[in-house]
Amino acid sequence: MNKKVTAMDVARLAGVSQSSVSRAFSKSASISNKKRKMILDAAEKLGYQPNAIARGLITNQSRIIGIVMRDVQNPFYPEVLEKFYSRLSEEGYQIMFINSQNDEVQEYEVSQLIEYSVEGVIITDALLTSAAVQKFNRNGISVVLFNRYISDSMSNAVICNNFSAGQRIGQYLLDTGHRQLGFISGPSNTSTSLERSRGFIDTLQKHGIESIPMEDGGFTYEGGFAAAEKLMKHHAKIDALFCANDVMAFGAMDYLNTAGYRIPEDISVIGFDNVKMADWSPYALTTWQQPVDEMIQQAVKLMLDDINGQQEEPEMNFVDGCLIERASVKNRR
Amino acid sequence: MNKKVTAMDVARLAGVSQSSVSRAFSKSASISNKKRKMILDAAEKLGYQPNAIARGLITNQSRIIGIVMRDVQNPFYPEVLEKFYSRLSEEGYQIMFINSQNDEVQEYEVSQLIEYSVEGVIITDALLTSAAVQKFNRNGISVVLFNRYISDSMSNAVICNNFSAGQRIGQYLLDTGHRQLGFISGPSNTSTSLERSRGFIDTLQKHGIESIPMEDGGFTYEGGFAAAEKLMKHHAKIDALFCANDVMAFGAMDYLNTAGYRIPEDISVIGFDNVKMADWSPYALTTWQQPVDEMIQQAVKLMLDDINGQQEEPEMNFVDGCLIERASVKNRR
DNA sequence: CTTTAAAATGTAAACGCTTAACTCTTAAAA
DNA sequence: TTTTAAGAGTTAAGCGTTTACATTTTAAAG
Repeated sequence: MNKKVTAMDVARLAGVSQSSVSRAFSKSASISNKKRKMILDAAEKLGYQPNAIARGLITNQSRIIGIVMRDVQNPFYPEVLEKFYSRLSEEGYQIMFINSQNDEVQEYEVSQLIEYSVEGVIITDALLTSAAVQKFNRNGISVVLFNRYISDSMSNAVICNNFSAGQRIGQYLLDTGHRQLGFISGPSNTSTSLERSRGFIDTLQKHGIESIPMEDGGFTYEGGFAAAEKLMKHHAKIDALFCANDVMAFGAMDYLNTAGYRIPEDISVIGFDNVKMADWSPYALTTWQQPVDEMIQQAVKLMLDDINGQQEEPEMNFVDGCLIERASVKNRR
Repeated sequence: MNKKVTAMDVARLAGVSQSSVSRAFSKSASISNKKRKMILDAAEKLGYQPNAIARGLITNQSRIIGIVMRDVQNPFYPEVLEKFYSRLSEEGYQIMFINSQNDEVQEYEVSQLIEYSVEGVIITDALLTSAAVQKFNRNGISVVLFNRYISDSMSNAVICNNFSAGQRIGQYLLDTGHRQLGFISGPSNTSTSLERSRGFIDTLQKHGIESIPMEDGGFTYEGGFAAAEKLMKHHAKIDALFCANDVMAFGAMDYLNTAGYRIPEDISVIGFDNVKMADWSPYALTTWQQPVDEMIQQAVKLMLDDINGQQEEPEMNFVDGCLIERASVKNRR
């Protein structure tokens, strides 16, 4: 382990003061071009890199954003992670990655983030207690929820309008002539699943459909598979299945196929997320596309505005998305 | 943004010196239980958390490990990320996540890691120039390559024995009566793909099979699809296809199915990675399982040993893995 | 009731940086 | 020429910790 080279070393080599070295590395400092060049050359020669830890300490700005993510194996989230990375990178932020092990982000995970003085935290598919929110707030850490919200909502959030998406999916299925609809939900403590189902049910009821068989598929492939099985065993006449996310839809489709149902001839399936695989030929899943790019754009904007104090009140932004039609839904008219 | 509460604040409230507060939070410090409790209570009341940035500065230990990952959308890697997170978390490390945008990890990505004084860097599916390795070395940063290695190899690495896996896959295909074999490779600058193909070819040649049609599928679904198409157009008699990773195998299978080939009756397909989806019914892919848990275990051990100076020479650990038989290969005997 | 060692606490010096305050040049304005 | 001001560079004060060292307290031993 070689000694770290510090600004002082560079200063000595270049024959200037250590503070000049600091200035040479600062965009907005007044320093002559000649001297800056000298210093930069010396730095180059020594392989000097400013120490972000020391800088963070004095400026009180770590330039680190925490990202909390739970179900990394759901292909929707790697995509989200990738895009957050790219946007935040552009803004000069680093990412501290937290893979939340529980539904609810744990006390110690919150503490870790705080200890490292992250400037902000993005929560994707995990739940945040209001205690946790307060803890972040007390420490001046901005929080933005991605596709989640919590009732007491003192936090920024950007959310796909799950309720209206649920409605429109219901409407679409009705319009294409389906009458026996089933729903495979995610965990009942996630606002995403809840809202999607509320919208869906809302529309169906308006059209006089009261009985809507449901099963919890826990947002996983296996869950979707099992839920479809239960559903079909008890309600053989179902002609369309709405799954609260794509992975569950894949599970459901695989169950249906192995059980001898033809998709979409016997039963239509519709998903949510428009994950890459939805386009793969064995599935060709009709699904709801969340405008991920836009959502991330907004989430980062919210985050930065909050960090830079250009924000008074927490904001909740809703975005819509649209239906992507593929081959898993049949027009029964 | 509330003022951060510091050890000094706690010290004042508890009526002790600031250094005692520090000691109260250190496992191995000599401090009376009574006083420790007092301090911890005061800290609790104020919501104090030690500042890891300041600690890092003085101890010269950030307790951050960088993870560099490129193709996050290949389901193999989220799994890897999750497991690394969990292991490193146990050891009290945080993760700084870098989503490398290019095949080769870029100069500025290296710099970022160095600026934040990460103690070590784990490189998964990205390439590291020896210049980059040197830069890390000069800064006393441990590097371990996960499933990659580079020729000048001054770095630790843990690697699935891709060569022998390739051999055994070749043997398996031969044993099951295949004679016309094709290969879909990953990018030609990845040691993983290269070794797998070398082993595969090696075995086939030993059995007198000289002509082995190949296409580069770039380790992606689309690439696998296109590669299979090209391969079949020019070599209609192929009866088995070895794909250097699972996602390409999925692409290839989807092409084959849409083109009217039956798997495995007309053509067998074999993958590599044993990603979750390989078990899904539309694919039921026979594939090579890398012992991911073991590999990560070893990688982390290498990392920690290196960080703690308990290591003289860089080590390269090879692990084997095993074939997982599903339904995509037919015994033609 | 000393004496002595050990344990607990306090004091103060770093760690590597940024930045306010100050000094010294240099050149333009008077 | 003198005055003034802007520009360039330096000095030094932190940021919130850990930790070596000094000092005080406590407990054990004589």
